[in-house]
Amino acid sequence: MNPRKTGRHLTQAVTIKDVASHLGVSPSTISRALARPELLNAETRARVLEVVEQLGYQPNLIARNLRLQETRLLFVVVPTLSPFFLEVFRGVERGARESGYAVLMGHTERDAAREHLFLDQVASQRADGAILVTSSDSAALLARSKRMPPVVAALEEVEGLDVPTVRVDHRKAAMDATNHLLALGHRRVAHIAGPDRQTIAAHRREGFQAAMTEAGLDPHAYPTLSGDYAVTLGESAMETLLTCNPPPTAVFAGNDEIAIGAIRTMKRVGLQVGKDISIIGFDDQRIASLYEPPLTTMRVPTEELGYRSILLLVDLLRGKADVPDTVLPTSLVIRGTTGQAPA
Amino acid sequence: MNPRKTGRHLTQAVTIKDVASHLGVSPSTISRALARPELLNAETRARVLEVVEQLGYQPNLIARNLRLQETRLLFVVVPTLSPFFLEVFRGVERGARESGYAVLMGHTERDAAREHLFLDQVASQRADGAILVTSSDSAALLARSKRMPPVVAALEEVEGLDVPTVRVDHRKAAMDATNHLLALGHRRVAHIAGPDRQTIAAHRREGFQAAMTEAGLDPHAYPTLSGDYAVTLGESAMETLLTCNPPPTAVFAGNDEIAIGAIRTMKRVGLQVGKDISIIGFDDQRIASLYEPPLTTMRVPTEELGYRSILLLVDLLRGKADVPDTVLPTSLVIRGTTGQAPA
DNA sequence: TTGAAAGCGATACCAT
DNA sequence: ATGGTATCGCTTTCAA
Repeated sequence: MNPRKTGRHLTQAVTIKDVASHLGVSPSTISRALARPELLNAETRARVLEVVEQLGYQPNLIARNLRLQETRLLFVVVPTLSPFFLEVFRGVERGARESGYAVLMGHTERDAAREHLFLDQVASQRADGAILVTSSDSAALLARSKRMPPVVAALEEVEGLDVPTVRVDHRKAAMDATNHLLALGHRRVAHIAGPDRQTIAAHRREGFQAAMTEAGLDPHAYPTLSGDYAVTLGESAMETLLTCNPPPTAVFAGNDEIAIGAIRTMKRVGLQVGKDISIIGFDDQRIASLYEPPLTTMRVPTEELGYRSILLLVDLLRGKADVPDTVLPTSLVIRGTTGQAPA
Repeated sequence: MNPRKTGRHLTQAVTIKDVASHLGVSPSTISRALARPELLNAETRARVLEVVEQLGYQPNLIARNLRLQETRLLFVVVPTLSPFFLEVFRGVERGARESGYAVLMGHTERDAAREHLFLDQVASQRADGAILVTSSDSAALLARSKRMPPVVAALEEVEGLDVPTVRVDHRKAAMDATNHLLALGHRRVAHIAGPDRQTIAAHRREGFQAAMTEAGLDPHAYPTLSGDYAVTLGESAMETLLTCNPPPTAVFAGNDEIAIGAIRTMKRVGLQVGKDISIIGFDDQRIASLYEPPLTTMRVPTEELGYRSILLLVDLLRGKADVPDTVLPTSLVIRGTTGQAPA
């Protein structure tokens, strides 16, 4: 409509004193009318509420927080804004709402400095606690050992950080995924892994290798290519794997994005996915069921992970001293990209 | 490692007084050593810094904020955690960092009450301002006309809210999308729209209708099905459209997710997408280029939208009174799902 | 160059 | 049932 808007908001904020003097009562009365109405004469309270409404008084949270020494605010720190971490965030939010906390999210792009920034905000009492949904190799966090604020790690332990953790067993889940391929008769199995220095990726790789070794196969028969969890990695890694002689009949991808990239390459060279070659992903992201063919994958209970984390964190905030770690189960979701090994 | 962790963090925080008395100086000196070192004797400063380090002192931000009357914190409020809004968030973050602000994200699930909650947090000075990436029909926001905190709307005007806005022209972009179909010779064109009461969806629908009318075609030849921006809507709507006689030869989907749903149905019934039938999406989400066939769509500069919003907001915070609205251009991205109308 | 003290805005204890 | 007042932790003016 009008091309320019003005800074109407810049008017001075109404304080509790303003309301009080307006009514000729003390600030205490205003505070009570809002926080503990039962302590007040019903009529006084009504008058206060009216003036509050009329003046548009909003208590200054900063002042209240300072006085109360709590913010009822929690941070969730995720490494990237990928759908995977957002699922976790959803769970966190649900739990937070149930527990009377508000949640705000920050992301770090796997930058340790930015991670610190958020923790500092908590240490500096801008929030009461934080959930760290990190997947970074945050050995750097070790440094700040003193005055660690209430923190819970979701998804995976944070190396060198001794905090309660809600996670899945990535290693075992990776074994399960690999074993699914093995059970279908595959013997030439390759793995495309996530970032080398990332704990989770490392655990998944270990799981793959353990399952292969247990089955009497060489886990290093094919090179384990690795990189960021991205479609492009899957594409290029698969190209490389197809140049091997003989090429693998099955691939265990470090996550769904990598799997989809690999499938794109498979399709491009005319391979029938699920028949000529099998592939299994990891995480069961939303796209997994939507893709064609729908992706067989290892489901990680992301939302639940977030939910349980926040419950732990709230326990911590309530002063519970001993908070147990939690390990949630993963589950194999068989869809269209895995089938019997070709004869 | 150890199954239980303890609440080590519960130790009392170190305050500026602690540091001061530790050194036998006044709190002012500590404050200055940290904030305005040039005012201090170099040697004193060094001593302070050392003790600060040693005690692990972290200034309490709440107290500082109260004193300074600013938080250097901004909120971004998005309706849902969809990839689309996250792109906007990315841009916001980039701009915020450049301007020396931290950003935290909250989402509302299109719940007006939750939207208010965030704005109240700002009004209550928990943050200095907010970006509203809303797409809801938040007429409800009208109510809180007084004491509106510094807010900028991104993506689309918020109805009834007179704040600076950075947006795209959804109506014109929808016309462009429709015209692309028309230019390919299509005459039987249908539209599958987003949520009925959402401003953006309404504008896109208007654009479609305007383009059709301008070309001398009846925009209501096919029912305009609508619903949440979701794959499932696209699937079911497309099923309905295919029962029409004759069915459309082209479809303009309200966003990429709907388009993908529609394509799934098309494929399922054996239609060659881009040949037998054409479809164009909207937004150019990441999946658009990844899908098969790659989706023709209307690109919305999401990241840029966020970036520009924050710059506006910072202007506002710096007291600039007149802040101009900004309209960013969209662009047609032609990929594989649109082709000549069949003879 | 440093210290003392006021004050940011709310809450809660202690009176009355 | 209500008021007065200390207090939360920090910054900054004013004095020395």
